[in-house]
Amino acid sequence: MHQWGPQVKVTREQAAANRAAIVKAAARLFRERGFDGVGVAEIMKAAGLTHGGFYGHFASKDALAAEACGVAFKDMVDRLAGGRGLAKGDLAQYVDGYLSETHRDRRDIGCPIAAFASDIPRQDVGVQAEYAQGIDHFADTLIGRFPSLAGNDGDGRAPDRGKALLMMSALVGGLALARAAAATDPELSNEILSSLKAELTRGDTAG
Amino acid sequence: MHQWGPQVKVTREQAAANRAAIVKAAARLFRERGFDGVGVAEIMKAAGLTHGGFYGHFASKDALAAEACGVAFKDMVDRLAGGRGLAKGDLAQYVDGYLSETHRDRRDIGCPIAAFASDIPRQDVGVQAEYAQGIDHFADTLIGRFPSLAGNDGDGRAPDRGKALLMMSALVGGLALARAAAATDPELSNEILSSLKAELTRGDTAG
DNA sequence: TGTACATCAGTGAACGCGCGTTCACTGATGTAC
DNA sequence: TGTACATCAGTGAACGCGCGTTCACTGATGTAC
Repeated sequence: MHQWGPQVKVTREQAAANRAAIVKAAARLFRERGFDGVGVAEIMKAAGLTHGGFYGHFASKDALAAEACGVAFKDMVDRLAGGRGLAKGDLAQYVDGYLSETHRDRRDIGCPIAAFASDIPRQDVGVQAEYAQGIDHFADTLIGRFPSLAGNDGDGRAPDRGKALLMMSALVGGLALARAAAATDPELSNEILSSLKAELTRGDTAG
Repeated sequence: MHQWGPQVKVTREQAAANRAAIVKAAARLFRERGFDGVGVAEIMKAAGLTHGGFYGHFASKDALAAEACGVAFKDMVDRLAGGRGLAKGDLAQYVDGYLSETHRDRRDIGCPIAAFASDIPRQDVGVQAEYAQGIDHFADTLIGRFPSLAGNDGDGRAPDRGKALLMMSALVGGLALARAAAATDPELSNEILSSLKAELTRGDTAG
């Protein structure tokens, strides 16, 4: 691979891989620093490319943001549904992981719901749509994975997702607050994580 | 007040009022569109001034952001502690208001915790400090206002704020999610608000 | 399989724009006498 | 109370910078024969 000039054409296969690398890098960087906190050039560099080629793959930065949002959600839901290292039905174990200091400190590979929450209303409509679909799907995945979150569905009414939506809101809100306080008040940040874990796993510690 | 030339000097009193107007406008605009979504010039214009005078009042945009954050928190806590139109101890009524469609649709005058949550870790440290102090104080205010949120403090350990922190996390997370879904999936947005209200007021409807 | 050529993924300079910030200037305010 | 002058809040042009986006160009890929 000792080429003296710049490599200006790659195989279609490589081009597809490059595109995927851009989305992957964006999913990571956007979660870490926000949609407005990372530029197209930096994303392309993280994917091993130069910024000029960006618009051969995406119509706009917003279009990439929507795709990256979708990929971040897919990662999270796959991890939950696949249940890597997670005993099925063990909600307490999931809560402990979600509200862990590790998850708090690694926004770049963490939950996109918490990473983007308050940004979404000001983002492009494509990003908003991806996000709304993501949280809708996440709620159902939680219910599928943890039957104790399923609501009463006996009388023909629409399934009650109340418990799942409360769990999602508390997890997302708690993680976001713990992250917000982490730098200037780490004790408060840890208190939020610990207290929420205790409150949310009360009576759910059995597998 | 028919002046033909520009008014370039005002009384000290007026200057102080101008400063307060800048902070107030910033508190509103930042909540509506985020710290990075509003420029100094627009804030100054909203306060009835031109952008050049900004640095006579503040060291930087970040310094204003920290002050505006503090003011937004003060507004919210004063409203809660003062209890305008809120029966003392009626947590259900507070939850209904917090998770109302009105609060969802008016970010500019609403809760700064939900408005800024996921932005905070990427903001200036001054903003982070103001925010952390704000949520700490808000938790205590909730407990003071709604005794049912006070944890067991009998055995000399630090007061348990678990219930208050869970309530705060669920409210903030739920409102942020309802706002995120509002534009592209209004049914989901309403489901989040309704379900959370039902879950969070279960057994707390008595005054 | 080999050759000639069209395609097109990627490069890097350049564009226009908005932003935070600076600065020379203005003239009413506020003070010294 | 009246006058002379220093102060300083506010103005508006200008700065430098980074951003999203465009574009002429390159040369290996992939195809037609």
